[in-house]
Amino acid sequence: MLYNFSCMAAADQPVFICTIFHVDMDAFFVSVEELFDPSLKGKAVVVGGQRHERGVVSAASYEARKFGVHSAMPLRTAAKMCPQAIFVDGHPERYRECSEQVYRVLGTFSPQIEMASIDEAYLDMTGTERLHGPPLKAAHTLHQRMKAETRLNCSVGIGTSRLIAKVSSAQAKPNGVLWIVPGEEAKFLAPLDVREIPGVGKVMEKHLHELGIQKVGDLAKLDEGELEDRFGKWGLALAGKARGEDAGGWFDTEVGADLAAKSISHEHTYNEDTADIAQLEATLMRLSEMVGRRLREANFHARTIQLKLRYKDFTTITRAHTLPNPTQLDTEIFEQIRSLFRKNWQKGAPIRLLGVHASSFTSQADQIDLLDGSRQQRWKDALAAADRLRDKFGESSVGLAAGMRGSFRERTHENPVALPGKKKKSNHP
DNA sequence: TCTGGGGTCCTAGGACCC
DNA sequence: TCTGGGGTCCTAGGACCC
Repeated sequence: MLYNFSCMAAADQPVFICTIFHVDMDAFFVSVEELFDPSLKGKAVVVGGQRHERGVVSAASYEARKFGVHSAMPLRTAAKMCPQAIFVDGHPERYRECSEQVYRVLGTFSPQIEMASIDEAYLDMTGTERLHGPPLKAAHTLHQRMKAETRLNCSVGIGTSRLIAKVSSAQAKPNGVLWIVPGEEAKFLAPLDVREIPGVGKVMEKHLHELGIQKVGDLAKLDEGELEDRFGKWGLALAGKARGEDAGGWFDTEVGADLAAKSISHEHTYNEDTADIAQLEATLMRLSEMVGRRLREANFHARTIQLKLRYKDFTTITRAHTLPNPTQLDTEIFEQIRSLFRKNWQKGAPIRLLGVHASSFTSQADQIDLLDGSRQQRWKDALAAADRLRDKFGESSVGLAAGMRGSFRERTHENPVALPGKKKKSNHP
């Protein structure tokens, strides 16, 4: 076997080569369901709901895939394509639990792990050779230990970048290991469809096809400048990806860097469209409570509250409002959501989906800073206002002390200090 | 085919400020 | 009375991922 870890770049600069693993569980949801009901093994199984329900396939067994069933396909379509399939409801708690087991196994191989989703992870294995041996050996050990500890199959892709690791794990499926030797990246990618590049979806694929680009190799031949002109920042990143580089965006970040949540949301699709305002507002209340609970669990306060509304014909709008003070209270979230809803719902039009979304987070610690910040901002604003008045009307027109007193009074009026024990007694003599 | 639910990131335009 | 350039914040929508 050829190991090629001491490449030299031009000007004799040593190049440090990363070894990244991408570990992807095979048909994860289906495999977990099989652990709970072994009779499902070897059969066409669809996870995500019952055959007549509104909804899509979350995961399909390899047997079901033979009939063309794949994830994100409407359940009713899957039922037509594969009538003999067994339809199973999803169990998110089971998947979370198994995902934690997977994480624990991975933790014995590298301290730098990043769960990219519930069923896949990146490991930075750079410099672990003394402990785990060369990449292929480490991967096989990992593969075996994963099976032994979780009874689940996974596939492992190994490469010098996250991108290469990710693409190679997909090629290794099912239940395989694939190592792309350093230096062979472009050769590996060239024959693959452009769609295999993470980030290239339906739309981008169509654009590229219109340019006569089918394979990653075609893409790599294209001029970088041309791609940038046509697709902007994304085009430039794409040129790098065609060479196997983690160009731009999330791929360019260190494995295991702390990824704090940026938003929390819940939504609900009705089994039948409804225009019943009582039902709609009850749903919004429930969704607001779910979002509020998760904010409190994570100790986040959100400033931006967003409503999502989908009509019968699938037209979807979002309407957001940003609060002056962040919140994690159900009542405040619901108040905003209800007002957005009443302002934007075309009365009487049947609704298919409602959603509540919270973002622009500040943590508890930031809260204190924010208060300080807003106090500072008041000073700044007052001073800036005074300056503008002076510019306009001359030096003697503004007294600084008066401005600050006004601002102070306003503040204390807005947020009166509650004295413990006094308020209730005075209300109930 | 008749389209879930949870996310991330990017773009573009308008408001507002300096 | 025709008009800048940059920065930041906010909103809306869309592509993409699992």
